[in-house]
Amino acid sequence: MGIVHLVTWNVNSLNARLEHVQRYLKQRSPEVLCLQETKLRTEAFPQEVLESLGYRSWHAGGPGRNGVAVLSRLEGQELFRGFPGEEDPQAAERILAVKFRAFTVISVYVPNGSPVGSDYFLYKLEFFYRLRELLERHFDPQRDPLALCGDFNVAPEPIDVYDPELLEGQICFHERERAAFRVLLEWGLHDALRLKHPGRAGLFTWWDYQFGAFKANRGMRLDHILLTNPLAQALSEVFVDREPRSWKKPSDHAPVVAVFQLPD
DNA sequence: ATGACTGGAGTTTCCAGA
Repeated sequence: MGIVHLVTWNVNSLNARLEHVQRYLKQRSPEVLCLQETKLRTEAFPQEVLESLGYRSWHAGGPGRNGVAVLSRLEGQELFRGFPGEEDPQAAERILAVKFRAFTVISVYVPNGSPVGSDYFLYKLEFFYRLRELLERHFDPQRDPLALCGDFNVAPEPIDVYDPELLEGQICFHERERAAFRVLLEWGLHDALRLKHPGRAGLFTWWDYQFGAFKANRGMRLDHILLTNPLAQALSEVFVDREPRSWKKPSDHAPVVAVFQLPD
């Protein structure tokens, strides 16, 4: 298998960001790119454009403003979308699992949940517990090589936000959200970035469009690549690819990249 | 520079995003 580059990127509309995605695929040629917030209906997904760049694609979209996708140069097949067996149209646009020969990838877009304390906030918290149950039913964290990638809309630790005192209790940095995220990890997932950069502050993946936030690096680490043991063992490098955030008309998120050295 | 968000829906303004 050799070296595999796995990327997750919330593009904030694939329609608005298609040129950026094309540029990214040409420049970086990752083996797998997980996208969130495609904001596209199934029939509007630009499959041919991506194919012309050598990428197969799987997309879970709909009429909503969500939408997740997996693009890959590798052969694969869809395992499931949403929470299997549950009637939840929103989740069906937020979870997509694709199985490749050497590993399985899930692209996930966790609900924002604002405002704090609302029904939507509770739905967000439940989303994490339901994700854990889904993993429990389908995977073994010690044996199955799985990467759960996406926009979790949670900064896990104080070092993951630019001002923890200011942001404490606000959306994406509320203790209940962080606790729900930990419950998910406790099933048996490793936060890839923290495996390689433990304790390092200022590594953000999202910056507000307003207030010159990116320039001042006032951001949050909301996008994560979570790995079961077999993939954690094969991990060689993890970084936030800040360059696309500096392009003209960018997404407000930057890609997160994990590099693996997989046995042949 | 006496200021400064974006995309989508649907219509010229509002909502959600985080």
